[in-house]
Amino acid sequence: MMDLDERKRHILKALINDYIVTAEPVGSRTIAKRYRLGISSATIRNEMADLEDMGYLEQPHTSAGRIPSDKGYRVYVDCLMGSEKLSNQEIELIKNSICSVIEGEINRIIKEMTKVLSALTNYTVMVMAPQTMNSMVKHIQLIAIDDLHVMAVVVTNFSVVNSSSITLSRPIDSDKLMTINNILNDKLKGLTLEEINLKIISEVQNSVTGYSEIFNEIIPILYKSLKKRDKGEIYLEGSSNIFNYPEYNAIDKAKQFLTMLDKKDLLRNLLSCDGD
DNA sequence: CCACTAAACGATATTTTGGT
DNA sequence: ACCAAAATATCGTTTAGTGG
Repeated sequence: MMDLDERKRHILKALINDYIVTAEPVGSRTIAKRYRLGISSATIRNEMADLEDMGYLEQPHTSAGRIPSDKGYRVYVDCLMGSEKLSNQEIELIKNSICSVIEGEINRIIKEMTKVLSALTNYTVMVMAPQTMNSMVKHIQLIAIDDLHVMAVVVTNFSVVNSSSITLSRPIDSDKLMTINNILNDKLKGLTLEEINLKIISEVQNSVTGYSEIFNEIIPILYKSLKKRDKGEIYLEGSSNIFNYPEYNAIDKAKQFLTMLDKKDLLRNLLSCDGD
């Protein structure tokens, strides 16, 4: 990461700046001209070749400029771009939105933060709940609908409420149902999907002998409720901001693309999409 | 003398232009 | 609409100049 000397860093920074604005590969000459680093394009060319060897840049094809690689963006973000202080106004916006949802469920909070981030940056923002945010059982409620039908409601800390009905082969009285309900909550509340292992399951199973029917139905429901969140819902805000940036100067590109296509090309494109 | 810089050259890929 | 030639952009390498 820090195997970059001062000059390489300058060049990398200039190149990425340029690329962010133009979304076109950036050549050595462009950098020499536009950024006045006091060195010639040839020197920059050499440095760029080094940077490419080191994996910070990529070349779409020979005789094109370079574009930053993921690794290049990484150092840009980590060390090169510098940071700006937030304005008071921006800080207020963040504070307010936090206050408005702080009591809420975590998915509302994430959604709100996604919105704020998009509003502050004018970028399209996608947020995915990280793996560590495993959902956890908050409450289980069994509700008797009639003698043979029970509604199972599972609430997780993500406020995901999953209700499913269970059909029994023989009736159950409400006292017994209550007991089972309590056992389930006792044993499972606060546990994440990973923590509900075989040991716990068999423990619960032993405690509710005679009503394995309910139990057997409950497990998949639990699993589904927790899994739902673990799949990592994606929060998306500001999708229209995509149009603000050159890489996706979509209207122009789309126009170009469409005029480029005649029927034959269109057909070919459609067919080749299949293969990929 | 060596390391480094920059100019010059040749090669290659893309884009534009112009004729059919 | 299509193709080929010309113009353009960029690279990598070689070569010459320069300061320590």
